[in-house]
Amino acid sequence: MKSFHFNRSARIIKRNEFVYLSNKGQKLKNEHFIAAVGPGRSNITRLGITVTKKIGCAATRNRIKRFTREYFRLNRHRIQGNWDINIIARQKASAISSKIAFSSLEKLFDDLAKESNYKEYIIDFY
RNA sequence: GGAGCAGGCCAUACGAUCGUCGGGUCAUUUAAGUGAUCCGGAGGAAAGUCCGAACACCAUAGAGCAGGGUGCUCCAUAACGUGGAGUCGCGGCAACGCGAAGGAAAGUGCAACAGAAAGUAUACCGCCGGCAGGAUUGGGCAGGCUUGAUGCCUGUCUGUUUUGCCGGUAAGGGUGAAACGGUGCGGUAAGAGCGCACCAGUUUUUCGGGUGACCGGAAAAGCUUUGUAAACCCCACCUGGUGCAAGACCAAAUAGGGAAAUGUUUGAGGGCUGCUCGUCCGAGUUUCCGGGUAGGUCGCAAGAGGUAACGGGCAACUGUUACCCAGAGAUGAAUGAUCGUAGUCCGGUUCAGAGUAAUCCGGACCGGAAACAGAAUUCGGCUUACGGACUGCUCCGGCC
RNA sequence: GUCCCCAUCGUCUAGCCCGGUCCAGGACACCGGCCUUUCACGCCGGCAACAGGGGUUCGAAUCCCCUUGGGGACG
Repeated sequence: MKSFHFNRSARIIKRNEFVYLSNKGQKLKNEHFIAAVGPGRSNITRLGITVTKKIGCAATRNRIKRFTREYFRLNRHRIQGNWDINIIARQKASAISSKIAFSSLEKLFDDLAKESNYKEYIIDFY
């Protein structure tokens, strides 16, 4: 039985951590999103979402955040190990629908899963 | 059927699964936390931050000036720049809508270009009079010359015309957004509210209605006054400042540093408002160099609430009684996703009906979707964005 | 969140307070011509803007209101 819980402890909260990820994390791009990934500081994989004001009004930004959070909640188990992931929305995601968002995030998570598994292997190896 | 006006109303509903934030209870745990369960979890605009208040701090929130705001009247309200009812003006055929709507007869400023002249008088053209000069193949008179006569010359009077000067006028004048009441008659040298009649307006007095803005009427004064105050300003009224990042408490960390200037009752400096006064605190304060922390708790969710009846009021609103609710409280920031059913809207296809037709209405099927938009101390408004259905009303067209 | 400020040619700006002289001036850039063997410099000419809407006024870049966009301060 997989767990689909997602509460506050699985989120990136502090500003330092966001800055660290945007400076030093590895970045994966997509049409709608950017994922900045770095090794996790806590013992679980955590998610942070960045949606700037340029993307739209408050309702639009909240919608994007909810889509992203929902997808992460349901697909977290695909990523091995402890990582900090920051999903940054790009400007094309402003008028996105839920289905397109989910398919777009799926592609991104496919890449993420490959990368994470590979890195996990290397870390184990050493 | 079309076009339009006004008003309040709704903001998909229900079920299942997986989640999320707050609170209560239980379990576990030293505690933080974790898990289970129950309850609650966005809007009409939550938005813009344009007003008003509550609340907190600044002295208890002080005085004067400055500054800012409002601006027809009465009422409502905790308050308002808001609302209601009216007045006046403007727009619309109408339903109805809009109006920063006090004062230009307190003062100052401005009115480009054009035009004679732009606000108080002036006089460029024009019209008229007087004086002086010129012209005159208009007319009269006198004198002279000459002749047969007509005639010619000079002077003078009058007329016409013209030039200059002085004066009178404001009827008329390419302009301009705007030109000093309008029309007619009289009057005059020419003209003019110069006089008169009617009309329009203003001021003063007065009568009636209205709480009032104002409305209706009468009389008098020839009084005719340009526009602009969303230009300065005057008048009336309101207004202390800062905003929950207000503010209160707890904890952590480093340092109780160095240099310069100034000051200690003859008072530095600071707070209260921009200035002055007044008042309070008062032994440190300011600048530079160097270093450190930026976490948590409270504020923070229970009434200027809603509905109904009765009473007051045209209404906004308000008094009493009864009932209904206890109704979000996050802080990298919760209220979501998927599926199903029903319903609404939009688009397409098809069938039937009305009609010459455009088109309209109804049924079925398929596809799509909800428009604007997300609490951040809390309320009352305003403004802006936007989907839908309903009710009432107005105008136009057609048929009976 | 609370409170402020700004918007003018492609870019940087003047004009705004106190309305008309402004179909908005200047510099750089761009285009064309002259000069030069050619390029540059220089000279001449041209193109090009008042964020959007409404109001006040005879008249608005300027005054007032609303909206849009951008920027800043505050623990």
